This record gives sequence, C-alpha cells and structure tokens, in this order.
Amino acid sequence: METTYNPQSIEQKWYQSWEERGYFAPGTNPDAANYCIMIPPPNVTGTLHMGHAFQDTIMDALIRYHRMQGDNTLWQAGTDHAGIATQMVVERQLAADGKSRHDLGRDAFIEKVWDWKQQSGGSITQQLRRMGGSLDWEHERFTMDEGLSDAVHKVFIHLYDEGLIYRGKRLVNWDPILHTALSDLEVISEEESGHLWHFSYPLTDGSGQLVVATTRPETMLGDSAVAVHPDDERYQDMIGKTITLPLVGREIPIIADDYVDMEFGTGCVKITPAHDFNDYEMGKRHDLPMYNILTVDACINDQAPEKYRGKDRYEARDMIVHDLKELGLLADVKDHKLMVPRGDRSGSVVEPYLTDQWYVKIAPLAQPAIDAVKNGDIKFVPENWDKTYFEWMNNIQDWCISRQIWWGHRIPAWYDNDGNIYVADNEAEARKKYQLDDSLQLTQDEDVLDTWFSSALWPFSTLGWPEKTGRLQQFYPTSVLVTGFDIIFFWVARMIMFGLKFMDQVPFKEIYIHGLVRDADGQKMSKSKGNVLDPIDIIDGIDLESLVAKRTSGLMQPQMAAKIEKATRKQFPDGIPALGTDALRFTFASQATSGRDVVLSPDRIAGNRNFCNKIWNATRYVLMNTEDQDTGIDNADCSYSLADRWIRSRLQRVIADVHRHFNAYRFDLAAQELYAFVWDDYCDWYLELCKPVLMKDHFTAEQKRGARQTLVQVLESILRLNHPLMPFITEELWQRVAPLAGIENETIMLQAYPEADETLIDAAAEEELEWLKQFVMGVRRIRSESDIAPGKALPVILQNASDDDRQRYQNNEAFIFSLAKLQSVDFISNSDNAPESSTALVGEMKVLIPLAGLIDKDAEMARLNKEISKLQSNLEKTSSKLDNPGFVDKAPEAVVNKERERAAEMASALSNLKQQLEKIAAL
RNA sequence: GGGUGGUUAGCUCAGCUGGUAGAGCGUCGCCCUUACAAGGCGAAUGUCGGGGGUUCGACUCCCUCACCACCCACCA
Repeated sequence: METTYNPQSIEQKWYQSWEERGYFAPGTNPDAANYCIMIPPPNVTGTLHMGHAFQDTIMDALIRYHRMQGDNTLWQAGTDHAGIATQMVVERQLAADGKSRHDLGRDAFIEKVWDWKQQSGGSITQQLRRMGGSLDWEHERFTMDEGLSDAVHKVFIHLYDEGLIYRGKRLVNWDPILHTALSDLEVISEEESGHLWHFSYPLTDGSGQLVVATTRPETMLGDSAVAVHPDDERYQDMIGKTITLPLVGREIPIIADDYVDMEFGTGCVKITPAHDFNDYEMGKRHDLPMYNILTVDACINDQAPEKYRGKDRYEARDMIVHDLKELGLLADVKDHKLMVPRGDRSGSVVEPYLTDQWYVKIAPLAQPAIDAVKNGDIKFVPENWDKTYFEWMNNIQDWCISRQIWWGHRIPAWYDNDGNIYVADNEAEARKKYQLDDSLQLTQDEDVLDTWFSSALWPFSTLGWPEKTGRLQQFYPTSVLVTGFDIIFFWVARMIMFGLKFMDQVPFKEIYIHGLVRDADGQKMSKSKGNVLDPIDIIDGIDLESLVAKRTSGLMQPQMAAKIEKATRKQFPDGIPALGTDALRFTFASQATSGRDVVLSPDRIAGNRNFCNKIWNATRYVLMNTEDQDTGIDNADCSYSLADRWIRSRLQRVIADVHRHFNAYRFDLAAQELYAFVWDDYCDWYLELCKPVLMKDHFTAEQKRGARQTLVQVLESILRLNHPLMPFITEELWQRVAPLAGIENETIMLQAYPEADETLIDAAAEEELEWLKQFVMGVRRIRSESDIAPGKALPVILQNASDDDRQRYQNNEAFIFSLAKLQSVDFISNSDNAPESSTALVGEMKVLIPLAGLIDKDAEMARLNKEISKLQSNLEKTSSKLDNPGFVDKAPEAVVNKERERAAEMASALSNLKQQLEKIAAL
C-alpha cells in the first residue's frame, strides 16, 4: 500500500466496478422494507454545481445507509428538459451565427435542441457518478421521453375534462424578450430607483383637474379611468364626472374604489386595466374597457396615438413625459424606489399583458395538499418549513401553465376555425372523442407546458405511471424528498398536489430541506461574482491559471474579470489541490446541520482529506500487524485486554449514535462522531495501546490474538460505518481488511450496516480506561510543561493508591509504561516521605515524578499555582451553590449529591496540591 | 408591510427535554517516537448580541430591543 492516501488512484475504478456489477439496482426482497428517493432532476444540459454536489451527497448517504441495511433501495435517476433554460442556450448558439429560432422553424429548431441534449446531456450524469452517487442508471428517465410525455398528456386531459384546467384571457406576466408568459414564481421583483411622475388630468367639463401619480407614464395611453377613495372628501363632487385623457383624447370616468389609499400621493390613481394587476382587478369590478397598448416586444402598438406607435416602452415613456410637460400637465417628478419585476431567465422587465393562456385551477388541488402536511402524512425536516409551505398554499393563485416557447410538451389541445377547443392525446383521438367530422379542420395549440408541469409528476411518472408497473407498486409513495427551500413552491407543493390527485397518496413521507452552499466568506456562489467552485475541481484539483480562466470566461459583465482574477489569485495562490470525492462528501455531511446554509472552505475539505489519510494509515498499520498472522478469527482462544474491551464497548455506543443521527437527518453529528471515534479513540488511544501487546514478548499468544482480532474487527466496522459518507476509500480499504476479519464478499456496498451489540458495552472497562487516560495524561502534562524531552523515560512514584488503583495499575502496567514512557514505578504509602516531585492527581492517587535533575522548581510552582487557582474558583462556585438553601431544598437530590461529590473531590485535590506547593516552595 | 432563520473561542459551526460551555480549522510550545509531519504530545482562548423576566439554577424557556440573512406582498 502507498504510504499516503491518493484519492485519484481509487475513486474512478471503484465506481466503474460498482456500476458494471449492477449494485445500484434496487433489491426485490419481498420481506425487506422499500426505500426510495427521487433525484430532483437536474437540467439535462446543465453541469454539476456545489448545490447539486451537496444535495447528492445527502441523498447518496441515505441511499447507501438504507441499502446496507438490506432495504430494497432505489435512487431514481433522471434529468429535466428545463424548457426555457435549455431553449435559451440553443437560441444563444443560433444567435452566434446570426440566426433566430424563427429562421429555422419549429421542427428544425426542436431537432437542434435534441442534438444539443444528445451532445451535452451526459455531462451532468457523468459528474454525478464522480460524486459517487449510486443511482439506478438502468432506469434513468428524462421528462420528455415517451413514457413521461404520456403521463403529461394523461394528466392534462384528465384535469381538463374535470374542469381543473381551463383556457382564458387574463393578465399574465409577459417576458418581452422571450415572448412567453411566466408563472408568478418565475418573476423576481427587486427594488430599483425610479421616479414618481405627477400628471394633471383635466376634467372634461373644464371645471378643473385631477393630479395622478405614476411610476409608469407610458401606460397612461391605456388608461380607462381615474380612481379615488369613496370616502375622500376632496373628490366627492368629482366622482361620476369624466376627464379627457391628455395625448389620447379619450373621455374616461372618475370612479370610487376603496382600494385607493387616500394617504398616498394625491389620492388619485390612474387605472390601466390591461397593464397592471391591481388595475385589472379594479377594471373587472367596474366593468372598464381594457386597452392593450403594447406589442409582444413591449413596444407601443396601434391602439395608441400614431406618434408613439412602434416605440419601445421606455422611449415612449420619455416622449410622453416630454409631451405632457409641453402641455403644462407635468405637475411634479419625484425620486422613487419601486419594485421592478424581472423574468428569472431573461432578466428583462416583465409586463403585465393580456393574453390567452392555460391555467390550472389550483384551489381544489391545494386543499388536500395542505391537509397532508397538517395531518402529518408529510413531514418537513426541519419542521419549521411547514410554515412557509402553508403560507404559500393558503394564498395560492391559479397556475399559468402555457408557455409560448417550442421546447417542451406541446399542449394536447386542438382548435377548429371557430375557436372551439378539443383536448385529447392526439388529433385522431380528439376527433374520436368529440365525434368530429373528418372535414373539420383542426390545428394544434402552439404552446408548450411549463417545465414544472412534468416535474410535478416526477415521483410517479418515473416509476411507470400511468402503467401499473411493479416499480410503481413497490416504491410509491417514496421515502423522502431531499431538496432546497428555493423550489418548495415550484416543485414540492405541485408534486404533493398532483401525487394526491392521481395516486391518492402523498408522493413522499418526508421532505428534507437543506441549506444553500456558500463560499468561504459566506457569499452566495454565482458566476457573476466569480466565486463559484466546481465540485470536480475540488475532487481532481485545478491549477491557478485554469481556475482563473474558468472563472473569468463567459461573464455577463466582462468588466468584472479583472476583479475576479485578483480575488482568485489571492485566495488560491497555488490553485486547489486534488482533495478527492470522499473528503468533499464528508465535509458536506459534517456541515449539513439542520436547515443552515453551508459555508464551504477548501481548508475544511483539506482537513477531511487528512481524515481520509488517517484512516488510510491506520489501515496500513493494522494490515502490517495482522496480514499473515493469527487474528484468531476462527479461534475462540483469544484474551481481550482492557483496551480491547474498551474499544469494542465504545464502538457499540458509536454505532447506536450513528443510527440515531442518520434517522434524524443529522449528518453533521454522525460525521462528527465518526471522526472523533476514528481519530481520538481508535487511532490515538487504541492503536497506541495495542503496540506493547503486539511487540512485547511477555504477552501471550492469546493476548496478541485478542489484540489483532480487535484491531481488524473494529476497523472493519469503522469502514462500514463510514461507507455512506465516504464510499470510495472505505471500499478500497475494506477489500483488504474484510478477509482478515473473516468476511468474504465482493463489495462493502452490499454489506450489512453495523448494528450495536449491547452485550459488548462494558462500563467497567470504560471507567478503567478513563483512569488509565488520566494517569497517562497527567504524566504527559508534567513532561510537556516541565520541558522534559519526549523520549526520556521517567521514574514515577505512586502515593496514596487505593486497592482499586493498585489493581488497575497491575492490570495495565504495560500500557502505562508504554504510553507515559516510564522508567520505573514505585508505590509509597501516604505516611511515607515522598521526595520533592512534580505531581499529577488521578482521583485520590498522587502520581509523583521526582524533581532531581529533571524539573525546574519555578516552573513546577507556576504549574501548581495555575491548577490551584483553577480548582479554587471552581470549588467556590460549587460551594456557593451548596450554601444556597434554595438549591439544596429544591434541586433534585441526584443533582445535589453530584454537586457535593464534586465539591469533595475538588477540596481533596486542592489540599493535595497545596501541600505539594508548600513542599516545593520550601526547597 | 408580513413572515422565517440567525447572533456561542480568531474563523466555520455543534450544544437534545434548563444542572460545571464543545468540535474542526487556525494560533502557541516541544517532537521526524518503528501507521500517518496530510503526523504526535501538550497549551491558550469565550460577561454564549443587549436589556428585562420565570427559576434554587438560563447558552438552553418567556418578553423586548438591536443587527445580519432570506422568503412573501398589488401601494399608484
């Protein structure tokens, strides 16, 4: 074996072997539990980022944990067609050649997208493999493959027939760059600086004017009323009159509506029902005409006065402000902060726009979905996310599902020339279903469905629905959904609604919501900030120049490049070393505290790479001492030392804890416990304790066998325990360790996860080992603080040892000599005169190291003083507690007794140390 | 405007149903001791955001304030 752990030489080979041998396929044991996680399907043409890597680590850890427990375990693989996102990428490629999708036409364009999918579709699944993800690739699905498209049609038709999908002319969020409607969720509003313009609108009868305020002057071309509050005394006599809309010349009414806020501005609002959501509602209430004044590009259309036609909305704005000013109607302009809605993909300012769209009537679907969380059929982890869920679900709006793009599931609806709608699987079906004459001409709806429509079916469509497949039967409802909070509304809520509607059962029983991955400074990772880290670069390493090049290429704002380059060179002067998948995964796990964001720093990953190295070298040591030697696996004739019994006992506790943590989704606690057990207990103490047993001749063959056997068996358990978090290194090492533990099997992946054996818990051994540790650490502290060379063997005198102490000493003499590096040990009674020494206490027993020639008097006094003052202040705290009658009377007896014991111990230790101090001082 | 989460050692974070404050990384000593210098041994470090309250006892429960982050929302 190499002396240093090198992840690159082991990871890929094991993954290939696992996949080739079909280990990722779910089991079919009828007596076993079923466990299933659906991967949140990444964009088929996307690449893996840190968020994926984190999420995949959690899912794979759960999957491997359950697989090892013998469950029939399925991690469903697949990708999403990601309608708008993918279409945009391909359109951008076309644009580079000076073409648009319209130049190609619909069919040719879609073919082009499929080509692109073919070409780049494998990269994210390849990267998932690099993360060690044990997905069932055999049954990988794609949201636009045949089966899933069938499911989409079936759901659409069913909902339409039931009246839960309808088509209607409504105000929608319109993206003027992409030329499509967006759902509310796809619109991101951010505060921007703008202006508030005040315009005077003259009354038609010439009796005066009203001043209205607006942030969007160009919409005045579409005004169909001015509104005031019904109780507003200033305008009482104007309600019912009309004004003549400047520039347009339209006569529009002054209406009263209590939506208007009297306090804001002048208390008068211009109403543009076709271009504002509030105005739209008011327009409906008052039956106002709706003047659409914009084209699909957000230019002024032919409804408006000729002068403005064809102008971009912002150009028109300037013109209108200018023209009104000329007319003396611009009353005021103020700076104003306002929320500007932008499309999440295109970034363009979204327009409320009147169009025909398809909607899902959501309220009837939402109620059961709310109930499912309320009654506990579905549980959020951490729990508090249910609040967010309820808040949204209780205010949910109908879902606009049609998109005016080409890449996606085309809506299965046909129209005749009169605009009648026929919804069916295909045209022939439609004719049959609606008994249409062949002569009737039908044309299919041009729109496609929102990507999230097909994602909403993911938990059952991937398992074969609408067919009644065995997989569907076996794995629905799935066990847990692992996802980020950002798609609770987009995806989680909709899966619940559709799952309940079409499967009559929740799609998953638990929802584990994880945090966001941030960079070492706690910043969100984003390409534009130039702080993204590619998981693959952490795994394989990357040199500085490549990293700089990667971070600065393809920026939306190229002027950021210099700044990004500088920051990158500063943070990673030597690039990033190859840290391996296992270290990255372990780091993610250890950071996965409930609901918090993950701050990822390469230092931390390096620390866990060191942990891998630790396990690697511990294994080397174990192999060195056990290969070709008698480990007593087939031989009951072993004698177990204190150390053996102790480490086995500790192991049982750790196993039980790790199970608990996994079941509570506390990967951080599981990781921490495993780390501490391996490093502190197994390596720092147990391996060191074994050394004298294995090396000294006076230990019997039985004792040596006991040690070898324990070394191997505990290590083998450690590897299995860690496997869900660190699949590669554990497999590599297990292959060599398992045979020594008498286990012959192909892979650790399919081994049983360790189960705690309570009969091996040995409280007496734990207590005795604690005594031993105190002894050893006492000597070490004196050695270190008195500047005694680590190699120098020390004489020790034990005073005031109880029978217990003596017995324990006898039992463990070899351990003590070895770990504390002793030369000799002598017992003296309490009454004996001890030589001047440095002292450590183990309970009541004094461990004395004679001063002669070794220890500096002043240093020893300083050391004693320090300990004395520490003890003193602790003792004071405890005694004042005990002096408080309230405490003694009211606190539970056990607590009081414990406190009394502590006080006694401290008092005794204190007097011992004080005595010692006096002695030394007197020298 | 409403809501959620956070504020604990220099940094990043644990701390379960209230009973002597922990880990990793970093820092400081001493060591290349025959698994590991990606290591060993030892050490230092906290008015647990501020202020109140409940309690014998509060990092832990309640109230309040401050700051940070995020989500939702139609104030022109």
